[in-house]
Amino acid sequence: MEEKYKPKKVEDKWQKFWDSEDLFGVIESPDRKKFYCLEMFPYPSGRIHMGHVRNYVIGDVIARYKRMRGFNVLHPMGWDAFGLPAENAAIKHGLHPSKWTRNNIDYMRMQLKKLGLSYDWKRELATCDPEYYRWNQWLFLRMLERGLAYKKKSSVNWCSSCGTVLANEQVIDNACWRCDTTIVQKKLEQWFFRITAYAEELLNDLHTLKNWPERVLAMQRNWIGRSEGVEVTFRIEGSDLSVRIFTTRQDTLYGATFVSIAREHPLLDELIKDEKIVEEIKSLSDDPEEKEGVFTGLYAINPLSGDKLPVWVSNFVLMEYGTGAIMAVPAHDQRDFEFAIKYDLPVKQVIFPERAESAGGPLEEAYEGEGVLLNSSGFSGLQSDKAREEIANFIEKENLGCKNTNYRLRDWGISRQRYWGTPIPVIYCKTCGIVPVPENELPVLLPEGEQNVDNAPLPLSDVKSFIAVKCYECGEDAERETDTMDTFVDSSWYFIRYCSPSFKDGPVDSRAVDHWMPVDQYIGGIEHAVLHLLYSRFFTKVLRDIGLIKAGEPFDRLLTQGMVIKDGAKMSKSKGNVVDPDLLIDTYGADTLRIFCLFAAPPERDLEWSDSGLEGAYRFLNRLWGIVCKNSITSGGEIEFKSLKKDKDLSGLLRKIHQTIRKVTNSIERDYHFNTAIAALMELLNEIMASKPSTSDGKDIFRFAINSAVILLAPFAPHIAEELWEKTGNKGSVFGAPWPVWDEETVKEEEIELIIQINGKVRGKLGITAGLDDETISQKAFADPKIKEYVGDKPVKRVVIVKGRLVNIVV
RNA sequence: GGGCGAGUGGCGGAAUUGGCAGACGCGCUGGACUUAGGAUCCAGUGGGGUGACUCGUGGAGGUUCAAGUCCUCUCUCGCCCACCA
Repeated sequence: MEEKYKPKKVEDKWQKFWDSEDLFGVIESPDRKKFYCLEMFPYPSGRIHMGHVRNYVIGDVIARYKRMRGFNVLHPMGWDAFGLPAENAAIKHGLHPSKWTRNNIDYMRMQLKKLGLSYDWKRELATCDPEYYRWNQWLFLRMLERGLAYKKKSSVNWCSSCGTVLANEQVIDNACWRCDTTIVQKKLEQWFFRITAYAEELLNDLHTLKNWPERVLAMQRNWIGRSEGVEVTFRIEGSDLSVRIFTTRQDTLYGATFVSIAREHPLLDELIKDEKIVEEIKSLSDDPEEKEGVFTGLYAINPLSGDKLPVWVSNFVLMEYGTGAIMAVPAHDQRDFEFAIKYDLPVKQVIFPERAESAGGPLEEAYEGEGVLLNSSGFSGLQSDKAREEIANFIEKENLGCKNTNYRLRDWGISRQRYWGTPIPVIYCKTCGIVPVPENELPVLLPEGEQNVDNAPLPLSDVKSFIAVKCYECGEDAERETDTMDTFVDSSWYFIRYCSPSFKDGPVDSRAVDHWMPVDQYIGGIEHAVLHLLYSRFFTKVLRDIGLIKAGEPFDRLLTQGMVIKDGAKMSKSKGNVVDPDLLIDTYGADTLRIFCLFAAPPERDLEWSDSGLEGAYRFLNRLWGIVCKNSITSGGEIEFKSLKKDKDLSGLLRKIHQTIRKVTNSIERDYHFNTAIAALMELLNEIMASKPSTSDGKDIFRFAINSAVILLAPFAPHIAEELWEKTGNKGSVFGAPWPVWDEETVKEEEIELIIQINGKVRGKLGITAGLDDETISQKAFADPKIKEYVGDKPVKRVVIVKGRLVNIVV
């Protein structure tokens, strides 16, 4: 009696089996090669979505494959559990963020298990767990000691809807990355991590990340934004003060016609006493589109040319970058050009494109390219690149300034005025100032339970019992810091914690960490190209410098998977185009869902959802199931390739098996293109179904084909593979079976078909046995009646023979 | 404005890196079985032509015996960064 494929039954059975055998639990093992496979952990929002499914299935295939290849595979999972949505949900559902988060974790863990993911669940962690976030605090204190954590008052990004400050990386198009509310600037005193101290290393080490996608590297390079140039001091006329400017275009120094400084520039406090000008500066537009300026009445002296330049305050000069002051060269900088036109300031051209020196006439726009210097005293006639070098040297020699490098990267603001996060472990004492919480007082626990009438958890600044504390140094009344940490702090080192998730004496057990780190394969969405991936690199370097770990880079190989798309748009609740994985697993099974996600597109590309594509995946598994049951291949177990005799009828199938082994293995090893691996398995199945074994040797080959297909399928559709493995009389888990090896000789076709081209166009085919010499092949080609006709009596210029592929006759 | 990608049938996508373009799947067409088919199986399926053939990888050139693949120019789309001096 043929048994129908019932995915639910099969999947329940094998998930229980894996659990009870603890098949994916792992410990350090010195005699096996390790492989650390990691997917970005999810925020416990409530339910798994298709993006998660795709991400985790890709990771699972890699983890299972590597395990089958004999690696000791670490494959953990956890929860990025702090964050604002929990607070919003609390208001909506009347649940405490902690309760809401825990409920979600429980539900989502169950969902992940239903997908059959091969995690070592004993390593599970949640960042909202005090045993996790205490080490956030511990690390913060270490960074504080080293001056890598500090507090400063500055202009920060404020999202009024979220009620908190955001880091620069979390502002997209001047709006909040979570809720899209327009950001306003606020002057606040906030905690920062000095990521800029690592700017140079973060940039340089990008070169070592050979297995990262080029565009992620480019985005990080861009974000760090290194520029080399010079700082030059301009004396203020009639004063002993001066203004220092930064430029990368010192070759245009002689073209400077005015100086622009930022609104917050300290020089203004010193020298501007005229209330009217002060007022005008205050009323400058904040709109970055509109360039506005105010003349200060001051003049600065260009130390090279001696020119007297008016000093303007401009709304587009940033105090935070460089020196907060620039020399303006309208002829060679478009922004300065527009400003000069608007305020009728002079334009002085000093760089001329080659062979166009006497272009003459007023400029239409700034010329920002390279060229030859003119009107530049002793530097005239030089190429701009050469001039940059010589002028920089001259400036240093004459003590007018110095070479300098600036970065776009700013320090990472980590203070959040929110409840659901890691409390920052410092207190404020009237006499002792900022006092770090001593190590033995950690963790500073997040108080539970205090909510306002709307069920909104109170920010810590409103929780009196939390704030009140005795100073750790003088014992007097003091107050706790009430800001919590950015949740990106939590996720910047969780992959390190996984190595020793329950270690009590520190954030990491160095022995375990040095064994597992770095992560060999990291998989996640491109949206973290700068945010999480930059912060994690920073943290890894800090932990290394603290002496906790050896690795200097966290992720050796990075795969950024594409989005899941439906009807041309990313799946989202607001667009109403979401597909719920739960429902699909119940009707088709996890294996079908997995196969579809892997087959429909290569991992790095976007995946267009298709209901009928899913059906196709289901059919494929059903056909495989059917052929095993129909042929009642229920005994015999594993078959050794060596024991197989060639059967005339099925030599084609035998060859196909080996070709499939090669194709599947190479597809995974080369670039994780699982779509082509599965396509190859489908081809093999098609050929199995077309085979009619009659002899006993043929039946062996047939069974070998099915056995191989089942093993090769296992990383992709693990449950059905286990079931069929068992059904075909094998003992134990299919994941204990060795990965099959192909035999080069068997892969080769005995009879090959050469194509015959005339002048590069296909004109005929030639069936020959493999391994014939060129001379014979050529003779055979010319003997072909059709070819004879084509060639006729035209003179043959050349015959190109490509082994095993074609003959090209040029006439 | 700068950076990074990508353009292949009706659709998702293949093509051992210069060697039969369209593997595999979806969809579609016809057939079988069926009370029925949105199940299953069989056959077909890039365009044009009865045909031999011919045209085809965004477009235009080029290199080559041979180009989706390499070079030059160009168009379109997507993503990222953007007064960073």
